[in-house]
Amino acid sequence: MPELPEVETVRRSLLPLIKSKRITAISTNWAKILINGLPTFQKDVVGAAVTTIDRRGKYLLIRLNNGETIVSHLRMEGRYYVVSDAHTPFDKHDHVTFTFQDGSQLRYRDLRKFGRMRLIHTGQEQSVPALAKLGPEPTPATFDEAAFAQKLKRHHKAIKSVLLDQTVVAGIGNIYADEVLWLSRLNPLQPADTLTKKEIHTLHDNIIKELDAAIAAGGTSAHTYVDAEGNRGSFQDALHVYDREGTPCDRCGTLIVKIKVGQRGTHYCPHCQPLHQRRRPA
DNA sequence: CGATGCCTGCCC
DNA sequence: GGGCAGGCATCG
Repeated sequence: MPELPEVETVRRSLLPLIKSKRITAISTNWAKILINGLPTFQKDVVGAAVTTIDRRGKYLLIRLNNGETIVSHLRMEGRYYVVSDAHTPFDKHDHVTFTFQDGSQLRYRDLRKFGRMRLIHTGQEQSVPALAKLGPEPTPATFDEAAFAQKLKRHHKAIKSVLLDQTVVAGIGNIYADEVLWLSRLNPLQPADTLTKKEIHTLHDNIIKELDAAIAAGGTSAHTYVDAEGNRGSFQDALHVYDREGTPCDRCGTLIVKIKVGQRGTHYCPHCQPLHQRRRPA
């Protein structure tokens, strides 16, 4: 389900539902989701209370009051929900259950079982390789345009694929990659090292603005995404190309086409987003 | 690097 | 029945 705006929306909606609650039990029916193994989780999580939830890129960092952090990645279909009564029937795709002292439960549901939770010592985030390598958050304070330009220069592959590289900038997934490229009038196949300085500036600007706008809209519910309270986002109404193959471009009316870029479905306007033949950036 | 695996459900 | 799906780790 989730790219940065959806994960951030989950963070905000989940925190008030579990903050300060003490965990009294944890169980799973699909142990692979718990990377450190169920026994470790039971030993180091049970008895602790949730203090807050942070986020880095698409990772949720559930902070506990015993110096431990649950690093949770929802991958494609993961979602959290909270029930006040442990007798509430389970869904067949519920795979991890945290029971709290007050009898409520946090349940992790994941239709494809792709999501993962890893227990780390708070402050040792760098011990998770993907977190150690993660690029900057796409905010004005953290996403440096010059550094972004330097990274693009090092990649000759399609700009679409580079945007999905979490070491370049954190949090962009398939939907927002297509959207920011449309906003920036860039062809998804344009080699990253051929973007002009002006194009990089526009792209950088659009990444920040688009993800911010998507957060404000509660994320995109293109497929099954809902937040921790079961609410859908509304940003799907603001999408210009994602999942709009065969419909007219909002700018020029040309029909949106879908291609494959690096094994990923990719949507763009062939008129607004022409591929430029260039040897070197201008 | 690009390709494959992880999973299940849905759509053609 | 095959291909595809919001993502990432792990091959070769």
